[in-house]
Amino acid sequence: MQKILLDWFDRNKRTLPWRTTRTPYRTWISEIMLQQTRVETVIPYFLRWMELFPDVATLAASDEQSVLKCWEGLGYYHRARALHQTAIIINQTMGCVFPSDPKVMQKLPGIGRYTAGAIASIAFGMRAAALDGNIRRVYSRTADISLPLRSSECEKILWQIADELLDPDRPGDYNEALMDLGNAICTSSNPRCESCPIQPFCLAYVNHTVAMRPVLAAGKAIPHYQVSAAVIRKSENNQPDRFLLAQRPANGLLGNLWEFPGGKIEEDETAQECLQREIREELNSNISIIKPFGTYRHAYTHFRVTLQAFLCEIGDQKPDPVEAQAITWAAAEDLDQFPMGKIDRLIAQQIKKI
DNA sequence: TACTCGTGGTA
DNA sequence: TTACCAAGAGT
Repeated sequence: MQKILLDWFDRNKRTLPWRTTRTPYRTWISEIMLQQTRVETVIPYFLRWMELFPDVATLAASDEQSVLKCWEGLGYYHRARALHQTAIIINQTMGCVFPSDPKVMQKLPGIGRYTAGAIASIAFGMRAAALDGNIRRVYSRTADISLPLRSSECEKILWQIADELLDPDRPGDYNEALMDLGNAICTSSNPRCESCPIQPFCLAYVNHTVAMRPVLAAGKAIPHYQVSAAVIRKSENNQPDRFLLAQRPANGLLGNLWEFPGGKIEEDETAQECLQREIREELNSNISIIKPFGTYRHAYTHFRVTLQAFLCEIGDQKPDPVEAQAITWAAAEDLDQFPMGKIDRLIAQQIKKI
């Protein structure tokens, strides 16, 4: 099976920027970017990243805000902060050389079992298994596993299979071959079993259970929150209007990114009342709501929001960053410089059109 | 173990 | 519209 799969890979592998020129650094960056993220989405981010941060030393010497700005829109922002932190660690304690031992890699921020195995096998040719979403799907079909995916039992079996079937001569190519197969042939829906090179080895194909594999655990209902945000404008004589931005806490959702302040609308509270309350709590200030600014819907991983924004003014008060790490007044033309999540970027783009 | 953490594409 | 997905890691 390994030989047939590798032959298929040699004939069908995708041409990708991180495959064209192989270095541990490029492999590392690509693997982090590709976590839970599509190849087509990653490519332009990867190319831009390599222009700005071509090596570990450059990344370590950069400030986190420029790293987050480059990452804006890619999601899971903890990954960008972990890349920056890891670059600093490698620069300060490892002679600026990326480690080849997967056990050492796993101690670095943002590198878990999958990513360590992927980098070790792909960049260093080491015999390390790498179990990602594609390979879980491929093996759950070839072995016809009826255990629910992601259960500890299933994980143990899948890692065991990945270890045992790993091609000892071409471990990196083998891992990538399984991922490309999962992407092009053994897809989540409508798999192309007729074109699959390892169909003769697939138990689920024999048993007619391909469509039932992998077995997924029942998903839970996702809540939908109503939230409100303030576009606080400051107009001063002979100066362009400026707008208040707050920097979110370092950890958690959209950590260290900038936003227009606000929060969840509670029961028996209007959007406007919510905003007055939130700004008192977060900035120790009283705002005047001028008019509605816009409504925005967005789906995060495990909840959805409908956000109502309002244009506001704050007079001569000096807002206090009680919850935020920092606040700043930014002119419309400078809003692009601050890393933001999707909704706040949409609001910022709308401000520029005023 | 179960939950948190983004965004855009697709059935 | 909704649900699910797409090269997972951290807590």
